[in-house]
Amino acid sequence: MRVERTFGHIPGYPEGSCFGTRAELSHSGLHRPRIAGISGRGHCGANSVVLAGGYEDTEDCGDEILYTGHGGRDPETGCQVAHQTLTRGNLALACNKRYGLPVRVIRGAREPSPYAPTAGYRYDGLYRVDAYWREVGKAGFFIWRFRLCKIVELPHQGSTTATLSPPHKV
DNA sequence: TCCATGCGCGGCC
DNA sequence: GGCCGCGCAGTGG
Repeated sequence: MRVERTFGHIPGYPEGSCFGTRAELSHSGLHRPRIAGISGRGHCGANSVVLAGGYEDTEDCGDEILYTGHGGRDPETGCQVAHQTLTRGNLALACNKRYGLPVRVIRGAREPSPYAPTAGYRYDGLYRVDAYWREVGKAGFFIWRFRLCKIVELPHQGSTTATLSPPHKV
């Protein structure tokens, strides 16, 4: 299947759109992977990410998110048992920063955050990867951390200072 | 090929 | 009835 690298909003699914399960979320096109939290591959950039409480080091401050990269977890316990590497989805997010690509953010009810929905999953708009770095996580292993900042889109107050260009087709 | 931030069912409180 | 924990399925990057 030919997969277009669609960054930015998905027509028909505005910010605030809610979904019951990952399958529905996948069908919408907002976030195709049915399990993985990062949608994207290495050098192509990441289309979207999901916050669902999977990684303890993630911090959600609403318009700013410290998102944890994937990898290094024990598949059974979900605990960090190894260092994360800058590959796969982590590398994709790094490319978002490098090329200024927006990433869709979806919050799930499992995320321990006041900004998380009470049930299911909710599309919370576009963020940009402001920075990323490696640090030691709570479990004592290196993790990759990405600072996501919400892209504020002015409704239609003329073409005033839109600090971040709304992502059209790339 | 391998990896990934689910989901449902059953048991216990 | 609701919460929690275990076990398994299965698609896309």
